[in-house]
Amino acid sequence: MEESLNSKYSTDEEQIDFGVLDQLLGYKLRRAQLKFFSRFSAACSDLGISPGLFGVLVIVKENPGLTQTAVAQALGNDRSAMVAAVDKLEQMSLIERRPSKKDRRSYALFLTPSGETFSERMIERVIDQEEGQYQRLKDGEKEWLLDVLTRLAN
Amino acid sequence: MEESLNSKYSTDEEQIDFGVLDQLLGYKLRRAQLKFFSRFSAACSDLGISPGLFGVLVIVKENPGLTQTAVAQALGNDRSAMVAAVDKLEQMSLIERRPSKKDRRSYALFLTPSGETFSERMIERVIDQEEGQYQRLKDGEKEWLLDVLTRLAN
DNA sequence: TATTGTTATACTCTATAACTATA
DNA sequence: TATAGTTATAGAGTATAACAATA
Repeated sequence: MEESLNSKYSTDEEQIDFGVLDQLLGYKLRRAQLKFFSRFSAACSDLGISPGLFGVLVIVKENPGLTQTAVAQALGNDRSAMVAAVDKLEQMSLIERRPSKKDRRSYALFLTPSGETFSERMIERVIDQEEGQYQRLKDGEKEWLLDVLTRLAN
Repeated sequence: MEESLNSKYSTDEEQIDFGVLDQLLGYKLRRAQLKFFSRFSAACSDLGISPGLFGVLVIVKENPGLTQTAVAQALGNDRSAMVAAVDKLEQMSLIERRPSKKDRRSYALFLTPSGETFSERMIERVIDQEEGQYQRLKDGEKEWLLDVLTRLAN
């Protein structure tokens, strides 16, 4: 660690004028999302699961038998990115590639038994972590937010 | 282009169960933010300005004379990332590094005259692009969203 | 001809550590 | 001792293009 953790110098950060950035949803979305990702990492990095891998785990858990390409499309990624993700989850013995009976080009993805218990535990942890942030929200704002964000993403 | 743009095969995407992902602010924030970034790029990539460079431009415009480190802290980045960003904006003749009179280790950052007019034009474009998305929102939701996202990011 | 999984590749973003010159 | 700018570097994340096997 090169940097000092308790600097004696003022950063002047509290006096900075953010101009139009304070009125832009794109900027505010980015800042909020970065906070959520770093909180996710703090809560889950010891398990070796990134937010992206967590998404794959949940989609396969809820939709057993999906192909890699279908999972990629559900998450909005390119199928080439799925190879390393499934490789890693398979090395962790959480997921299994079974040859598809209908189409010999593709695999059907399933959680292993330990993948099932692992993902249950992870989901609990992620929900706990999110609930810790709900104190920043008023009654009903979480549901409202989920609805608005879904509309903005479509 | 290897891929066909009008596939005849169903993706089954509309039938996928997203499970807990549909209830997680972190996931929804990421999806919404990715949409905003791709819309930003579609609207502004011809000008050679990414969302990150736009942030630097706005902070320097509103706070002339700041050091690179102060800008980095305002935007939540590491100061090492600021070098390439300021280099690029300087090559585009939008920003200027002036030696600080108080501290010979640091530079004071300013917009050039063309940087001023350029950033005005960019800000208009970014606002126009955002306003195109407000049709997805109901009355008052934008202001409420800015407030909630600010609370979540702190 | 088109699609699946794969590989190679590249580009961006981000963060860390170490260096120099200054403070 | 600490800080500002810099460099080198490395790790994610993401995307494109091409290939073999299969449809």
